[in-house]
Amino acid sequence: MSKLLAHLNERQLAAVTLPASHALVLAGAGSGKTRVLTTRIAWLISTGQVAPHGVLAVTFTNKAAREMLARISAMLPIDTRGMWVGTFHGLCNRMLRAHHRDAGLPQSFQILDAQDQLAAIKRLLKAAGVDDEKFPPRSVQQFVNHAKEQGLRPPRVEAGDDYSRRLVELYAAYDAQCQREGVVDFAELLLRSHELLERNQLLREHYQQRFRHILVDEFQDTNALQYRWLKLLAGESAALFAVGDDDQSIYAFRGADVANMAAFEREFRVAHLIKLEQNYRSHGNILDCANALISHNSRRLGKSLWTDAGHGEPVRVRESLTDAQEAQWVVEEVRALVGEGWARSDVAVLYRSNAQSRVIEHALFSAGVAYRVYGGLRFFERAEIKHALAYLRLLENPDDDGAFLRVVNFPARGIGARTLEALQDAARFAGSGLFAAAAGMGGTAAGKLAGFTALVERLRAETRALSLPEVVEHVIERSGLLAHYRSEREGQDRIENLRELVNAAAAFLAEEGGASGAPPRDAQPDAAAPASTPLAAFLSHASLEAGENQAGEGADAVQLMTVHAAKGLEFDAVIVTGLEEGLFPHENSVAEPEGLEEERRLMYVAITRARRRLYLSFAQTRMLHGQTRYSVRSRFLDELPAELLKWLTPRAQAAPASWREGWGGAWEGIGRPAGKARAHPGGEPLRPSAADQRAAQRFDRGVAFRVGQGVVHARFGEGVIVGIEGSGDDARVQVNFGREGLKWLALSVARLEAVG
DNA sequence: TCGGTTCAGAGTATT
DNA sequence: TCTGAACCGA
Repeated sequence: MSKLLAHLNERQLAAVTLPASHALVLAGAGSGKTRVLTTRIAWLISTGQVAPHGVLAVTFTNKAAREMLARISAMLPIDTRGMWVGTFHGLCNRMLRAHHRDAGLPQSFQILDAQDQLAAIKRLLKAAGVDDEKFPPRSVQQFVNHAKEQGLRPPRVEAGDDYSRRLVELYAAYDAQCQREGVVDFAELLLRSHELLERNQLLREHYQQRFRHILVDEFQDTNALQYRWLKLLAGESAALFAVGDDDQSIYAFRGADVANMAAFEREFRVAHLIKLEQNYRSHGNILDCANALISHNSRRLGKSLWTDAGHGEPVRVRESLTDAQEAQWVVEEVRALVGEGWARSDVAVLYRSNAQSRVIEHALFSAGVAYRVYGGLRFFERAEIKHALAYLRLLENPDDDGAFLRVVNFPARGIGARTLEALQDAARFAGSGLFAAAAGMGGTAAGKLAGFTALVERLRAETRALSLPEVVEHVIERSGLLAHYRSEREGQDRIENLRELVNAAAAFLAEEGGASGAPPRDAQPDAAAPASTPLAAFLSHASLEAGENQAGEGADAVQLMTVHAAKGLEFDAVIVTGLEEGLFPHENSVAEPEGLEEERRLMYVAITRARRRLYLSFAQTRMLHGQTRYSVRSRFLDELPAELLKWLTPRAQAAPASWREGWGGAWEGIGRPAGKARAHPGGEPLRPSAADQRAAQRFDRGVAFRVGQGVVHARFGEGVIVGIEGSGDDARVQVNFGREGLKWLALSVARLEAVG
């Protein structure tokens, strides 16, 4: 036991060994958060304060859940199976499987991923004859998910106008459709589980008494419903141990509410607020930068990172003329690092938005530097995998219309849109699913439909006695999928993936019972539920864990990812690119203070990824959406202490604040309507100081006029260039003449003189 | 039913 | 600029 607690610092030790009461641990980046969480669980169990059975630990990602379980297992020689460790969705799924009847779900309910959900909504809108111009499926999807994340069923959603009322109707119709088909979406897992506990006193009390200790990771990322779920599960007697970092809250856009931290402290009368501020990851200068930056945010719980690892190197800052040159510099720097003996895989290139990866990839590719991009299509999201899963889902649940429609004519069986429309009408009339309705169809297409349903029935019968991987293999072959891809010229990869699906099923079967996603195996009342089939469990697994994207994980390659994707990771060297106003902070966020603060937290996350070396980079111009965008360097750079920075290019004066307020990075270019460029709200001409102008021209290469340049026009008087488009004879500039307003002037025509 | 063309839109993302 | 979805002709 002393071994368990060795190597913990004083604060960590205090957190790990807290008495059984509610606690909030404010865990800074790199402060040993996961260690505290897992050691606490090991401590509680090994001291006999709680049985594994009485522990519930919840995370947001499968990766985090796996890591947590692995670390607990490494610390404890016991069977961790009785513990509930998993994602919110995984745990809710587990609960709903065990109590599907009480939850009003069929035993073999299927889980819709975001893609499936969108398809279901499109189908609904079409069937209801809704104008999808007025109600774009994506908006409806967002509306539904948002409502569910707030814990609101249709009757409780506030709708003040006709449009909202219609959305609420669609929400209700969507829920009805899901219920009819025996499917649930991600948010529904949470909501259904919450309602189950809320309505069923016996069940609620059972779980409340069972879970003596509930531990939550990344608490700042919880949404309203997740918080309520935790509250309900904790009841009066459990100890809720929440770990989080308000400064790393970067998911407000998907419903996360940092306010849950303060609410938790208040509502649970948290007596123990422990701050973990000692950082074991980064050198001092990096942390000082992070601290300085985040201090610009208001409404913080308050925390300051420190290290005893020494100051380390200064933070390097680099200005480039264009995004392409920035990318080229990244390549050179990576090469230099590798030359000095750094591993490529310990270098990360971060960016604010995915679109930025293109230039960097291009440069790395051309230079022959191995790289790996995070994100993209994941294994279980691939079309061929989705097709195979659709067949498997139909075996489990013939009411799954989404699955039916996905494969009824794939591979092609001559069942076209007309047939399906007739079938959907028949199903609606009969109040049944498509599969059931297919049996009663007449007409010429009836034979083809019957052929399909017979195929599914046959597959079901043939696979009854097979093991899970055999079922998958059988279905892939006999459904015609394999033959279809064999006849396709470029089907080889898809066939490989389908074979990989068989392997995934085998691996799942082998691991089942250990990690998350497994069906419940506990004592009452969970065990009272009939064990679901391995296939049903595998299908849940496939929905809840989309799997890896892209191979090459082990390779020694430079890591490219968004800042969001980098959260939770760390690298020896980090290069943050695109630090420009409008991009980072993103222009869609700067309007509201909340948005800007979240961007700043995002920057804080980016900075704190670096262990030893940090580069911050920006470019004067960037090609985005096919246009050249002229930008001003990010305000975040100017919020860092100058003495910690080492400029690799001459440091120019910061742009005046008014530049950002006005247009936050000018967007100009060919085809962009002039009206899109926003003028400074005051309408006054913007006059950069002489120093600013010198700075602005420092990297000038042949562009006579540039954004920020003061000019004089014979008729309009003095103004400032706010946008440039085209080149040569076609070049035009947009000038803010203050009282005269914004004008587009062709340089070949207008006589403009530079001033200042 | 497929393949080519046209058009809009382009932030971040886990389950 | 680039992508994905929608649309049209064979």
